[in-house]
Amino acid sequence: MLFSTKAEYGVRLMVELGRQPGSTPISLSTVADAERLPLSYLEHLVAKLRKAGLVTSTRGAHGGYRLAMPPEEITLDVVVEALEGQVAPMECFHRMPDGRVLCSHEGDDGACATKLLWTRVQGGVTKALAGTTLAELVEFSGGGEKAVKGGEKIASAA
Amino acid sequence: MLFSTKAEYGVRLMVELGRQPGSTPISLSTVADAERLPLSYLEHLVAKLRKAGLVTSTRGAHGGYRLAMPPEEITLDVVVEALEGQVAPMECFHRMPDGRVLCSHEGDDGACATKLLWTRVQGGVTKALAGTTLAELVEFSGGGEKAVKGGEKIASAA
DNA sequence: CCAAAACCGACTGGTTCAGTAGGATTTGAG
DNA sequence: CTCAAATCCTACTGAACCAGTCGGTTTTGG
Repeated sequence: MLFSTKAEYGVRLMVELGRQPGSTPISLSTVADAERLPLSYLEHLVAKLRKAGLVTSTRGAHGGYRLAMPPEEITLDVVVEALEGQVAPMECFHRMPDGRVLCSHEGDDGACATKLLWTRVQGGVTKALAGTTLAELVEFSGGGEKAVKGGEKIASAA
Repeated sequence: MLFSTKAEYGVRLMVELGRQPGSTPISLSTVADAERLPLSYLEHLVAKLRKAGLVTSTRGAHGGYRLAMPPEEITLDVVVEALEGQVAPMECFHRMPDGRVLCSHEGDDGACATKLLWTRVQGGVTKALAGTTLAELVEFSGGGEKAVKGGEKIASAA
């Protein structure tokens, strides 16, 4: 498995926040209820997102979380990296601040045999993640409103 | 980290086998020595490769392993899958026998919010892996010969 | 004041990782 | 025939990570 449920739950959380149009914050328990995810686990995940500057929080009664930016400006590579840590195909692979890729065990002779492969893999993953915006996911999963099939609907913010 | 050292070591092992042109089998201890990897761990990995039909073995004295096919015909998706198990971005993602992708928790309403994302990621990874042959890695890592440890350059890589 | 909410850290059972250990079996060579 | 080299097989282990749970503190609106 490439990613753990941290990425899965965290992205679902972000999508849920991205649905809400206004600036009213949404409580975690609302999200947990809507997505059927454990609240106390979501707390850990949203903390990572907040530290990464992707969501903002307001404390106290009627508090909650909002996206820190419009969903069109949020690409999923940033989200996943915030949740899972730096995404690299292999332990020996590190992205330098200037963007270059380093393999820790390429010695005096040119290249280790696997570098070409992992470079391609990382390129594929990065392209897929960075080429997807949160707005796309919101759109894909049913637009601005939660699905209303079956008569059940979320309590409208009033 | 997307993959563990099983993929790393296993691919290095395959490349080492791919270097040898003839049909003489190479012992695991030779590979372990050349790549500086623990022999007893390599035994586990090569067992997976053998069960996947990627290498053949001959037992007894002067035995060892050979590639089951010419390296041009071996794509890395098969190798990595043999080592790591089915490569999917997420637990809920399963590739059906007919090639379709299923997300286990898409319920009555259309799609779960993350499916679009993971589909793209899996596409990127699969494309990178399936688009790379073992022959390419052998070529990239210094052709048929082992690297000369004297500051020699890999000028012939194309 | 009170309840709702964000925040924080500690803890836990389960699984995987990265090997190690100890053997059993097969085979070529002397 | 015997020995050494090799594949093959099962079991075990310490460490790390996963997926939560729990209890408690702080902030805030009504």
